Amino acid sequence: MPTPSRPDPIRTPSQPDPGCSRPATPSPAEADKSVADLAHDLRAACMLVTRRVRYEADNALAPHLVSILARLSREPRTVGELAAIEQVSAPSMSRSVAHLHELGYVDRSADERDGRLVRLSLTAEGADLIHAERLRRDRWMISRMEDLAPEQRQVLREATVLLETVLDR
Amino acid sequence: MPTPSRPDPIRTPSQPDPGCSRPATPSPAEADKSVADLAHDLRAACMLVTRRVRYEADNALAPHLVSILARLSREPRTVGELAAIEQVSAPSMSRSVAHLHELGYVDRSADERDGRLVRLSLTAEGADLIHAERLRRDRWMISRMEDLAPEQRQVLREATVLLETVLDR
DNA sequence: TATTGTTATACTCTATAACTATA
DNA sequence: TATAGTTATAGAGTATAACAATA
Repeated sequence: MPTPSRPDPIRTPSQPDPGCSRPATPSPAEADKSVADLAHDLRAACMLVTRRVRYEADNALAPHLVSILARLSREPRTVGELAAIEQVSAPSMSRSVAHLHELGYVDRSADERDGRLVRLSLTAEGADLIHAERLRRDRWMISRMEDLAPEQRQVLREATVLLETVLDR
Repeated sequence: MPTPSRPDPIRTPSQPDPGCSRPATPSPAEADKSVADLAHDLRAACMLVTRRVRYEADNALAPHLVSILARLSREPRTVGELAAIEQVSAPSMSRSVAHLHELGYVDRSADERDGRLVRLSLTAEGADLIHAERLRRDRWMISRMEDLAPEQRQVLREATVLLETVLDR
């Protein structure tokens, strides 16, 4: 896979829309004023975290291929299952999986009961790659968390639990 | 632009890796135990928020085109500036911008001083589209925030401020 | 006959290289 | 001669349609 050389990104100093910035410590009176503002700011912050983490990418493997390996690291799947989960067509997933198999990251085996199904799982190399990828993604965030005071980290810990709860709905 | 019909996504019930789930209210003693765990969980939660928001997409316009319009809504730009910001090549950006111009979302005008530069800005239609897109993205998050108690929203408010601070570094 | 997966073909987005216009 | 942008061409990923193998 030829690694595309891209121009240096311009890190524009995230400019919040006028009227979107919140005071650091809102008074109790206005605390519940606008759920919409909270939703907007939190969503924007989360999407920015995602973008920043992706900026740090090595691009050793294309994002959609990494996503497939990450999925298989949780549980072996069939081609059709992966296609539905990753929201691509079966032919596309078939191609991607064939590529990952050629690269030695994915094992293929026929289902014992239903010969049409192709059971997919990670090879040791595939598992190693995903492990390294997770460490890399975490590294950026860890350095940011280390900049904060313990009390601030505690706030983020509680917020993370809340987010996970809300996302599990 | 032919809207691709995709298979229904399988909403896998987000399975955190073993050993990655945190108690809802960690004791003060273990609160600062592992910055790495916090970093991992918070990053994962943010990326999941991003993915869920994108799931809700209408896909009226491709993501990279929406991104360009969003950028122009903050400030008019040249083709070269947009290419650097969005991390694509100049030819790619040239094509995308030409497409947005044909669709009536972007105005083109030559720079008065330097005839090589093409000044790009949103048309009224482009501004409307971006405004609607922001509302759509927020809608999902707003409904999630409404599920929470006021105190929980306050935690997320403080967390958002912390995230914004950390991201501005 | 229905379902799983692959192959055939076309379209989109991206890239690098070559070109035009302006400085 | 250098820079901003466009056009030419090719590669990668995705889609739908047609096909093969299995149930």
